[in-house]
Amino acid sequence: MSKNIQSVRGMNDVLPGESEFWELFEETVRGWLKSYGYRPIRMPIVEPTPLFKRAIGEVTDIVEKEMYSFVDGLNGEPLTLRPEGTAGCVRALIQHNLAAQQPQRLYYMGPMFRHERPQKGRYRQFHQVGVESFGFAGPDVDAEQILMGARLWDDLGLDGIRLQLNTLGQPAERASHRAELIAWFERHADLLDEDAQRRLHTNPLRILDSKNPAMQEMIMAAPKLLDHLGDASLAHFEGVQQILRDAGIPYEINPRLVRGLDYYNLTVFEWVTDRLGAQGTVCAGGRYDGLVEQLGGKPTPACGFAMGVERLIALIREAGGEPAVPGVDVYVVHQGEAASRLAPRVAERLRDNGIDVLFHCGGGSFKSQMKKADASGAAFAVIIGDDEATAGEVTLKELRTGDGQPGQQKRVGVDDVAGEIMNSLMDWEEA
RNA sequence: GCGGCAUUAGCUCAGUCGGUAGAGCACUGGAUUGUGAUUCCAGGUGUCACCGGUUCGAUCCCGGUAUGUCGCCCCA
Repeated sequence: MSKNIQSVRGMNDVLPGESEFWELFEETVRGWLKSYGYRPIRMPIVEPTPLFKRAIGEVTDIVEKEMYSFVDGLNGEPLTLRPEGTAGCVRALIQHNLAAQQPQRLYYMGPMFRHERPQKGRYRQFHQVGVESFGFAGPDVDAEQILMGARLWDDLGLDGIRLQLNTLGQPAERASHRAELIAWFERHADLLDEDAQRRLHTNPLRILDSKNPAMQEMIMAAPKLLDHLGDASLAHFEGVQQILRDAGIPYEINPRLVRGLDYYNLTVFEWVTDRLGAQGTVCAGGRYDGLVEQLGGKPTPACGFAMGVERLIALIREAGGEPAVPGVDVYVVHQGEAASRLAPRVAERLRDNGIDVLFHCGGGSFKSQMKKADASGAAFAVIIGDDEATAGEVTLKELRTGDGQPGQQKRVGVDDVAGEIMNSLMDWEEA
């Protein structure tokens, strides 16, 4: 076992049985995005390393210790497996000047890579659906994207996903709050635990998240960002909330809701569940008005969010959601030389008529072939022996009688099988 | 990256107070001539994750490694 090559830690195969859940999820998601007018965009999985350093922030955990970065040995170029999708999407937007004429609503789905310690709901190759809008400055698009989430959970048959909302204000407002916050923590340095000490100058907002009881009182009294927000920021936040209230979407304002990526401003939101243990965030996003310009484009307001596919699929499976059983309509059983020459033609003829056919390969007795026909989930077996072959006929047998009795069977001319089967399948759908 | 727990047949698991192992499901074949899902019969050497140590002897004790899992950190 140890001699065999295994998949890289934290990078998983999705096998039949689970992959159907992925396909169901993807179909649902595509229909949902289409209903909001978002259009697909596909970016490379590998991007120049500086893109992520500039977009995400040099001192974030992602950039400092989680990126799969390497130098292309063939030309010396520093490259990185994308740890998130927004940076690449913005890069593409700028490169192709997509927002020059019209605002854009875009989405993508695919693998992302972060070198973290794997856990349930956290993998080194994980998958996200990313949704981004460019060119809309008002709170309406923020609210639209939040409403989208609510609808998707419903489409997926999920409940118990709660919305948390916050505003980060504008960079200047945040900076003044941050300065005051650091000063506050420094005044109470004697209370700070080791974790907080470490984060004091890297990510002081995270200290507000500390669960250390000894620090709670001091944290509660710490300076509030809300007190640093100007009228415009407050109005934007209120605008988002107004639409949510009108839509009847419950939410909780969480002043400690912060982003791990530096590019966010104003609205931030997170959809969370408590059914996934430590990895409870299933979808998160917000506004990032400064990023396009920061990456060299024209100033362009932007707002987006990303969903964790593995986490959502785990929830779907836990909720008992089942994809449609992937079965074929017909299993073709055949034995004998003449029959085995006729059988492929019959199978192709059926497929010409839109019928899904599993063709038996590998020979074996009729008995063993019938077992496989049954296990395939097919509604019918088309049985071809040399008797049928010489008569230009096949035996059509029902497999799903539902009452444990052997299915009816009859001989049908080769030209009539497709018609017979289509009629029966239609009858079943009506019933 | 840190700490706890786990790792036995394809799957879900039992077991050996240290003497190299079992069940259910699944799978394959059979119960007379060309037919499934029920029933009956038959079929498993699986380096008991890997490497090393202690021991006459280790799957079972000890150490390390790998992988998973829970929590922390972080985040989708």
